[in-house]
Amino acid sequence: MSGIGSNLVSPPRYRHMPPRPRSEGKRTRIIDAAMRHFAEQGYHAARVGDIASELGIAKGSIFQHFGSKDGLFFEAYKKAVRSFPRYLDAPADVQGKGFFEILRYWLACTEHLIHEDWIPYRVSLLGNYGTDLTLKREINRFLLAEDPYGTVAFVRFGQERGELRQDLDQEMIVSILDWTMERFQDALLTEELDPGLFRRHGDVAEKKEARITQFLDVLRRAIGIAEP
Amino acid sequence: MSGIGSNLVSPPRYRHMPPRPRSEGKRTRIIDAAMRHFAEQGYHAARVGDIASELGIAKGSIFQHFGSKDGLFFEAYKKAVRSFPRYLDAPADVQGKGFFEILRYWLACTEHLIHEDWIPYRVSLLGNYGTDLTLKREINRFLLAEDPYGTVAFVRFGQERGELRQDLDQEMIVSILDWTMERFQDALLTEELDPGLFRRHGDVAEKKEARITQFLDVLRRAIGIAEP
DNA sequence: CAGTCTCATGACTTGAGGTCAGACATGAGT
DNA sequence: ACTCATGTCTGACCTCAAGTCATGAGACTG
Repeated sequence: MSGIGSNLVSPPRYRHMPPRPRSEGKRTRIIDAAMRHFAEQGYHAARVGDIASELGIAKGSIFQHFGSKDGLFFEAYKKAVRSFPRYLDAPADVQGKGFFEILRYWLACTEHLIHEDWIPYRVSLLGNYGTDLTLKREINRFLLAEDPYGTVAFVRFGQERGELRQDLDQEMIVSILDWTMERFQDALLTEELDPGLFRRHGDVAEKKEARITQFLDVLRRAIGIAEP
Repeated sequence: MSGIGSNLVSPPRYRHMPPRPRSEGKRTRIIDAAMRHFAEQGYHAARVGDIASELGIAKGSIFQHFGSKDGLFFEAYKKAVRSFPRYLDAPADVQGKGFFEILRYWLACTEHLIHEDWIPYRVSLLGNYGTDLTLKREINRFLLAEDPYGTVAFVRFGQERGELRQDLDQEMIVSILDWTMERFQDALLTEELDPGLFRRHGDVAEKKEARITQFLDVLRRAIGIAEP
């Protein structure tokens, strides 16, 4: 973990910091391979050496680019998270149906996306629960700074449509949404990728839609305007 | 991490498995020291060797007792979690005030307890977010099996008092309560122990009570019967 | 073509987790 | 007391992955 204040974020770029010469492609290839390895093996079991040899490059090269295993994971994590859609990327017709229908849409979608390409989901799961508090702090800073799912804008959207309570500050709603969605989604997907990881499994398969509805109902009561 | 199916749970007890001779005291001392080290340094940074030398014993001895660093942490985690109160341990007068007041009571208490003895809180935090998915799976199995906070009984209590919705199955309520309480509590306490670990900090100090109230309000709407 | 920069390399160091053969302790049976 | 068996402790040892760095190959500049 290379101690406190390690150069986790910034690879040890050389003095002049010329934005990015031509090694961009290599970085990308490393990150992609790393995502696969982390996703398949977990953080600890993944070996930097394996990633290097799979790519036919030297291990030292990876450290030159990313500074540490943590640094490499962090990049992989960022890439994974950035590959996810933002709330307001939902199709226009769904958006017309409002805040909670957008949520339903994405929850349903997630399920499909998982099967098509589960790697980024797994990597984000690792970032959320399976690395180290030092790294998690970094990750939270990133999430806070980038808001990669566009939660803030989405909540504003809901408020403007009058679907959300006015008596809660936006900060609080954003927090609640982040927490519960993350957790619910993690529960949904670990059910498939990783049975037994989360508590309270419930009965798999087709009850999933019912659970989504139930979850949304609870969420609506919590932060939404009471239904007519 | 010693691979899949490592003897994480069961220390390599010898053939006859005589329940526990006299080494019980030693196990306890090791676990206590381990809790301190994990709490202070985090999972990775904590060194088994340090724990051993602090106790003036051989490192090998620890491995004999707990099989692996994971195994040791798992025991520390269990001890930490078991040291927390159960929901229904609240004083009688508080219990008389009902489900949500019990929650408020514990949330307020947590704050004080943290200052008195923050070590177990930190250890449970590590178990929740800062180790490894393999271990987390073990931890979740444990939480599910032991229900150390007595959430199930507590929810039943709330249902019997008619404070909780009837149209949600108990399983769902328990999940929601577990999730949100864990998360909210983690947010409260990391604010003190570990600023910057969680997103959305809010303004520290004295607004805490207001936040608790707000949180309970949201929770009541989500899973409680609508107020008169 | 010399000079300078970036980038790649792989042998090397470090250090923590984990192992194990043997020393040591304990208690029961004779 | 002596022995044997069982259980416990030890510390030297092993393994293996993260991380380092001197060196050198390319590539661009003037």
